[in-house]
Amino acid sequence: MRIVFMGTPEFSVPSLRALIASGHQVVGVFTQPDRPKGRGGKVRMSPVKELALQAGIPVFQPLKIRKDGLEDLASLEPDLCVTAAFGQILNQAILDVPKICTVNVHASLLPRHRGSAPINWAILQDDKVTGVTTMMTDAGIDTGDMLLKREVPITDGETAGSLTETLSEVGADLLIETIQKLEAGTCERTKQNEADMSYDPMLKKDMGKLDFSQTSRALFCRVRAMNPWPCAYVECANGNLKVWSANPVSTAIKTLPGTVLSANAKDGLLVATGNGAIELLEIQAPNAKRMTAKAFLLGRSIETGIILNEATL
RNA sequence: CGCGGGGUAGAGCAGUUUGGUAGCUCGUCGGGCUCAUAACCCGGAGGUCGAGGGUUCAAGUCCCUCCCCCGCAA
Repeated sequence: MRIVFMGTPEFSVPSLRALIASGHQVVGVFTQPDRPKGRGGKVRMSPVKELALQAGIPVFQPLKIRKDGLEDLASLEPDLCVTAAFGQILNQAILDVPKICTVNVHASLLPRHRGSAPINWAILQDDKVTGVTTMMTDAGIDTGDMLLKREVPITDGETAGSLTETLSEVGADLLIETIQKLEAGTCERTKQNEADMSYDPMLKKDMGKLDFSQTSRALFCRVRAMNPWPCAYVECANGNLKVWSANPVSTAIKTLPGTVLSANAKDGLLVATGNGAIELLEIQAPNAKRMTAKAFLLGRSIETGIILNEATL
């Protein structure tokens, strides 16, 4: 089959790689335009583009595929289009191009967690299980009929980053299986139950902000859900203290949430929460390197008893 | 040329303003104390101060160049 792939971040890469390996003809790749990224404003290409170039596949980077991508897409005469975290919304004109259909790989068990950050939201909401769904892309956002689904458990050790890696591989597998079934005509379509759906907004930086009046568990989930981006943080007097990893602790001590219960190299950094405490394991002070809280406390000190948000680091 | 912080012992930091003996906490090694210990006491090892060049009687510290790491903004 002639397949056009649309994707952008790291999550999309295994799917594209699997398509290439599957023997299908990947005739073109659409990805987001190169944008200034990182320090110094250097322009960087998306991970998908890197792989596409490496594989010698023509790359298209329309600002808006709906407006200026239609011609290019049509000229590729695809039998099938595949989207995986492309980052742009398709309209009916685009969807009408491929002979068969457009398949989307989505990193949640639809209809739960529609939107662009399903993995983060699954962890944030403390779901015990998530997964990947392949679906018929339609003009809505993740609203099309579902094709195949595969579950993946969420353990306490999982972060958005690690889960993204896992799900991207699962997604690649599921995509190939989906295409095989589509070709064989044995792929059933299931409508999404709108009553069970949830649409989760895009991640914003301030979603990483930790509010210690929440439960230890909720804070723990947020830390994992925001890792590696945007990263959970504590607003302090002179900037944000990023929190890369933490561990909920149950304690009988009742104090004001945010109170520093201990802050030394031996016991680590323990902060009171709404229902107990949380140990901040790996932290990063403003302008500083990421390190364990214990290492941080060897060279710098935080007074116990104060509210962490009022501390100067 | 987007703005800014930083590189000093295995780890985390101070010292740079005002050039003059390399310092702190932890770890590590040896010894002691102890029923015992990650606790306590005593002692030791461990540094081309990111790299190169320059100024100087003397540079971690001042000047120039380069490399690397990080925060913010995108």
